[in-house]
Amino acid sequence: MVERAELGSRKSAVLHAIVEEYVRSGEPVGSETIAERAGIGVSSATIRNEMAALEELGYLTHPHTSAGRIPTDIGYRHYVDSLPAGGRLRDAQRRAIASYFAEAILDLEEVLKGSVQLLSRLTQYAGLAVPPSVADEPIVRLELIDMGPTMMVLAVGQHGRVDKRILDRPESLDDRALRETERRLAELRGMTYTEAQAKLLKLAAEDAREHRDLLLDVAETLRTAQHGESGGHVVVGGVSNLADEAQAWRRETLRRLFETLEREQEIMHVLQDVSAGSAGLAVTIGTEHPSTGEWDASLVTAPFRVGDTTLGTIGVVGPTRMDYLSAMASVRAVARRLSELATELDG
Amino acid sequence: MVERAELGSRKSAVLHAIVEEYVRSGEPVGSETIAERAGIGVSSATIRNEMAALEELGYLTHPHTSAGRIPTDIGYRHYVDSLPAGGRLRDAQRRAIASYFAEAILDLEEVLKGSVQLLSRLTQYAGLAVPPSVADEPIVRLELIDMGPTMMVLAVGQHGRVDKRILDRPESLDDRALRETERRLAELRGMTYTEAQAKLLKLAAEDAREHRDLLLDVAETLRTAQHGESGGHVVVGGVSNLADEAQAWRRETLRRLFETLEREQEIMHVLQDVSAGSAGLAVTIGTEHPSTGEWDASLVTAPFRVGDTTLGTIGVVGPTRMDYLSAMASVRAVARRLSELATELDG
DNA sequence: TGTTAGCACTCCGGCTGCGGGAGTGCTACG
DNA sequence: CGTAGCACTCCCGCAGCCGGAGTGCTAACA
Repeated sequence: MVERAELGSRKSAVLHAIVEEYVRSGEPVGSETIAERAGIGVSSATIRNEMAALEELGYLTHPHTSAGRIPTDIGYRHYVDSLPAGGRLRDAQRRAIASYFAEAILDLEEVLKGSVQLLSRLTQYAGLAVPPSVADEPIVRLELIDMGPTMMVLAVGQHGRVDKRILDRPESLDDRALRETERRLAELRGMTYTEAQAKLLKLAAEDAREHRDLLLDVAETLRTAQHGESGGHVVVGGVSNLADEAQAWRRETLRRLFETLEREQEIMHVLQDVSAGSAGLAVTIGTEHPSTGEWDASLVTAPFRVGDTTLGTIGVVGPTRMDYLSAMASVRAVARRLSELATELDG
Repeated sequence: MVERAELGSRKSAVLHAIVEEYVRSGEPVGSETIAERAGIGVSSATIRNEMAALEELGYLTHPHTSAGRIPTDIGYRHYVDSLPAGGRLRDAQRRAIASYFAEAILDLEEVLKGSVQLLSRLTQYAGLAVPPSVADEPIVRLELIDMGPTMMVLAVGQHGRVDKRILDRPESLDDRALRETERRLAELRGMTYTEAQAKLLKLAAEDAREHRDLLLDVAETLRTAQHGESGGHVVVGGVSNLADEAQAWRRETLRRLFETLEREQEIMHVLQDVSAGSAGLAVTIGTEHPSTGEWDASLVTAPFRVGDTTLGTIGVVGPTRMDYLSAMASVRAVARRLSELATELDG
């Protein structure tokens, strides 16, 4: 990372004006346009000097000699970093959020699906969310269900998570043994997924009998539940927004983006990656992250939490030429509401 | 629908050749190209006459006077209808299918997800599936789970379907009443979802006590489980294929297509609609269906079944300029394997 | 020293005109 | 009925040209 000196306040103002104008119009912006904007009060010639300097510093580029300027990723970065903390929502947006959270929905998974939809409608980008991990959640039910030739392992978490897995039922496992095993599993209630998994592995190791494999299978069910491998469990919504004509993505780039959005594991890691650094709102712009760089995309994410523990992450993906101000305000507002709701459900 | 006379066998051959060539190249095909193809043995001038006739009959169009011909939806329809029943899979495809179904997966929902992925890889289009309705499936578990201030209704079906719903726990419902209600629910085991739902409504009607709402809520859970409203439950995969550069969709059309693919209810109805008419493989081309017409798309679907009862539908969506032969072969093969697997799991 | 007016210069994008080529439809002939 | 031949149509790519938007530089000014 190159060390960059603080920009003068006029340079900063020019950069802001360019970013905003470019985000609005989608076209390279010229010095004249900026000079005419109220608030800078300086001629286009001066703006041209500033622009040349900003380009020298890496904040702007040209598509060609006689075109206007467009922001680089670094330009967007500076713009975002120097944004006032409290971006404002439009009234309609505020109302949409309020009315969504006014409905009493008790299931956090459902709420997340809805929130992602909501965000995608608010921002016109695609919404994403990583749901809470169940690792530290107490188990309230752990059952083996007889299903004829097969059987189901069913785990229910304190906060409403349900996981299942279907297994072959070994011939050696008669009804008595099934009930016996189920009784042993019932003893694990109240433990967290992690604890229960460890306990099962221990039991299986001690247990030379034939139920060993069964215990291992149950442990495996708990493991995948924690890592979200069974079904991925990243929530994605509003991807059709990304195919909008206004978004100037190349076809191939768009394809790759969709491809990644289908690989839930990957998306999950990206989201965890980008939100790891910061405690609140995190913005990742284009090439700043290897994955998002591949598709010219930016991410705006925020964690939702109960007290000090982070439950998950919610946010949007869009083009680098994104309306960051509005996206940040929307994501922040939704994340806050989610935190409130989660706190309430928890209590 | 205009009544169309049987095409002569040469006209039909010409139409076939044009469809296949156009699907391959994506460009309007000229009389010369067809004449050079082995199998017709007639000069380009003759082909031109045939083409003019086919255009007159509505099977072909021109983009402009001096361009080659492209098939209309009606042209594709005739092509598809006169295709030999057994399209052949390439060896690699056959192997991919075999190896997928060789893995022992016991959960039909998981299998469907995988099958849809498989189909999308085989065909390079997007895969779709409607899972079995749970309406006539016996319930093996129906539980109320205490979750502190809330509680969960949990229903498990004979074939592995799990549904849940989280409810507010009324203050009036103490632990004793909860267990009492749970005992009553346990009596519904063995009934199908439909039966259990009806029974619950009846119980609620007779029951003047305060648990009435609770019973209604449980009934509602069973209802949405049947109609797939909770989560939609259409399985979609490989949508990134649709954004491939080779597919000549306009941006706006693509957007609408993605939009529909996100509305699971709608997709489900479309699929049920198109597969309703036929007992086996069904092909819907472009404007033949109001929905698919909106996005220039074609659907190839097939039911999977156990014995005589249809469980669900699986298929692909792609552009009208689709490789129908290969898509049909893939869908047919996967549907057959699914039926076999379902029969096995059932037995 | 910073700002500004002026100006030459660059380069894109749209318009025009011009073949070349692909493909058609028609006609006349075997 | 099929085919060879041919005139005709229309797209598409290319070259050249112009107008305009926007730049960078210079010189003058506060």
